[in-house]
Amino acid sequence: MPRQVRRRRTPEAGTRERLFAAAAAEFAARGFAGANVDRIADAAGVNKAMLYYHFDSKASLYGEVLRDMFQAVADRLAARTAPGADPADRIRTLVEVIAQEALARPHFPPIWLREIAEGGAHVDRDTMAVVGRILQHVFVAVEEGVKARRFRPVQPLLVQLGIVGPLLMFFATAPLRRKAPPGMARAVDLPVDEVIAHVQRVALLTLEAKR
Amino acid sequence: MPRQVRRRRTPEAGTRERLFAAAAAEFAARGFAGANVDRIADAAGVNKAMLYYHFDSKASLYGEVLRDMFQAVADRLAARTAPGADPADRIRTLVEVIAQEALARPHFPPIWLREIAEGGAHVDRDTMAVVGRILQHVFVAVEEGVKARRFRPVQPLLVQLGIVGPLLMFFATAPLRRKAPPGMARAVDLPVDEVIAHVQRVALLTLEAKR
DNA sequence: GTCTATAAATAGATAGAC
DNA sequence: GTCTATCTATTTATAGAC
Repeated sequence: MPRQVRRRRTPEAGTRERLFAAAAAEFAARGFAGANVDRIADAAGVNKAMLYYHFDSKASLYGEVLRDMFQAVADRLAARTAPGADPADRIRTLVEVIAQEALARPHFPPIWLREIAEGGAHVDRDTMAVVGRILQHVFVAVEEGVKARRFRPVQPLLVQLGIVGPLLMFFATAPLRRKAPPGMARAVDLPVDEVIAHVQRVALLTLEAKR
Repeated sequence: MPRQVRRRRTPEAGTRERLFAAAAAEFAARGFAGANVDRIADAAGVNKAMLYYHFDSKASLYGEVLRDMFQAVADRLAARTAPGADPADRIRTLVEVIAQEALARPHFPPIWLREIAEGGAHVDRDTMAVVGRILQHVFVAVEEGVKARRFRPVQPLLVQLGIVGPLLMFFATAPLRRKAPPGMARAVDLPVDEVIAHVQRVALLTLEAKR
């Protein structure tokens, strides 16, 4: 008789949680439009009808994945930032937290990139507010650093782009880089810690440079 | 009687060209899976059957848009780079060319971001070779700069990420930034020239910094 | 909570007339 | 070159049994 094709359920995680995880992976790999609810249910080891038992629709499921993602970053950022924190530490923390979340949730970078490309079409008010809080983190850090004469007056958006851009690209290109030809393989495979340290160094170099 | 809904054709551009342009915009806004051939045809002012007269399929049309995009960058890069070019100039040129192409083809940044998120699922061998040539540009610049003791030995991939990441993010977030709340509007609206200059400065600062 | 069966809509692709 | 009409497959979503 044929071998079991459908993925084995892990009894530890409830059905809802398994559906959520499977959905995050599917949305990351194929985007909202390309995602398929049958495939999500199958990956979670249940029937498609179960997806509609636990969630209202494909769209609301996607919305939950999206909010959870940004909420996790905002929460961790809030937990690791004291009110009077050192501006340079604030910058370092942002880099570290985004990297940690990207490692903890591999679906995070691709989904974020896709959402940017789509002009935030699926971002509801709640989620947008959470994103705003993350942006606020950089803006405050730059502003306070400038006030304390520790930073040059660089446009905060440029600092944000210089941090989030390289990080998202690094994590999201991981599958692509694994497919690099042998000649490029070495040049394209960097340890995460080195990338984190580099992005931190560059951000602070930009803010603290004399010229 | 109702006003003409279907977009007026511009007689200057041939049907094939109008379809191509409409497709690029549709793919940028909705991705490959989310794109709709009826909508593409309608935006081009023709019937869907015309799309299949001029192109084999939705997939091959997307493939052409993708290749054209990277080919344009590679061509312009080749045209503007002399064999023994100054390493710092090579870096500046890369930044400038990507920015120019992003302005000339607004569909370029979102499609590139989406393709990264998708792990290059739609990138064929030809297109991949063109992308390789673009990457090669940075790698050569860094290598020669280091050899001439003008640059520190920074990982070329990190330089690439530091250039392309912020640029793509800046251009692709344009629609998102236009939707920013009034309080953030000023902070989030930067002139392109300032962004280009900043990315160039940061890249060279990273490569030339003493520490 | 979980499944089978199916409704209903969407969308890629083509045949054939003009 | 261009259009109308249509075929066909896919896919979101639900009704109803267990």
